[in-house]
Amino acid sequence: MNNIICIAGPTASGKTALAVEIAKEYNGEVVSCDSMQIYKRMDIGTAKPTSEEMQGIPHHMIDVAEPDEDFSVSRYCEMAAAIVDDIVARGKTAIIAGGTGLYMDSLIRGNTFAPFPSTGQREKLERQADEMGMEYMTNWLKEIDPEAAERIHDRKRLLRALEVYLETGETITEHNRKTQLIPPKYHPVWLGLDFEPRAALYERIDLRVNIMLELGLVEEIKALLASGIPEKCTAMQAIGYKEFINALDGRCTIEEAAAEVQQSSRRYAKRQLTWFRRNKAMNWLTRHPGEGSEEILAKARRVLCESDK
RNA sequence: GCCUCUGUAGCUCAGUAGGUAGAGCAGCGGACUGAAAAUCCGCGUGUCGUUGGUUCGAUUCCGACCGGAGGCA
Repeated sequence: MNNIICIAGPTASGKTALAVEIAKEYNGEVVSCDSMQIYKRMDIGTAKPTSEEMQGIPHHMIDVAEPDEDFSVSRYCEMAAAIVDDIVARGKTAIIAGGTGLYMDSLIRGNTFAPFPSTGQREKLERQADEMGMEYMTNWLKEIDPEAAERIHDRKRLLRALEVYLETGETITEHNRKTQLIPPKYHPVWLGLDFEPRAALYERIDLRVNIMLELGLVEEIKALLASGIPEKCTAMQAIGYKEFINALDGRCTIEEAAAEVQQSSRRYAKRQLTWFRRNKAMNWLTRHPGEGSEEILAKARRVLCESDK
């Protein structure tokens, strides 16, 4: 039996429940792979598993950062890899479950990230960007790394690309290409959850947003803001948070915000599916409207059993 | 019952002075390496209500029928 299992899938596909069931059977612990469940006190909107849902199975990488803290893939990988290694060392199965494709891929590949030195380069670049404007910075990147300039469109990543080059003499594109040639750190069994037809998943998403409202998502957000969490920090950009903040600020009604949350969640699910579809090693557990969790679990067992051979 | 308006993409609608059609939203596909629930790129997906007629050719013009909205009774 492979001691690492990855459960990937779009939002509202049932990853949490499947992870717990698999963990119960294979002496496992769950390592969450979710860029928002990382944050404390963001429970309802991120659909964090409750303690009942966890059924006594240890869950890691949940509530490891404050909502106004800076977090990153790099930090995720560092923490999560140590946990995975520890679970395996204790003779248990690590079940990496979540929907953040970048985090999951980086963790499995054991990606090394270009250095992030504190030489003041970042500050210098920020200042230059303010003075010269973003067009100037884009043209600069175009000269040293046209490929990156082509695909990077936001300030933060553009400055990051320049920083990597100035610090290491290697462009971000070269660095990425090199890390892709390194063999992956782990060799998990991949389980991918999907719904057929897509509309069945979208129905679940719409329903889930309504349930979040009933559970008190708006109150959760009010409490976060009241405790001093700034509206524009990264964690508050999460789907389900930024939209209701708009409503609380009077820019739209709660109903309009809820519809927008459903909309963005559907788009997000599509982006997640695109990401995971690209992982050729993945075994898809497609769920049809009539199928329940028992059938999915049975399929997952079959895949895990075959991977033994 | 009569009169008027209306029927085009999943939705709201444009359009073709007759040569099988295009916008917004929705949707679909893709990219992604220290914010990734972020950020960005690409793509019209169509029995033009049905059925006859005129025509080389009809979504477009004419008739009938069907559906919808309003008005008069």
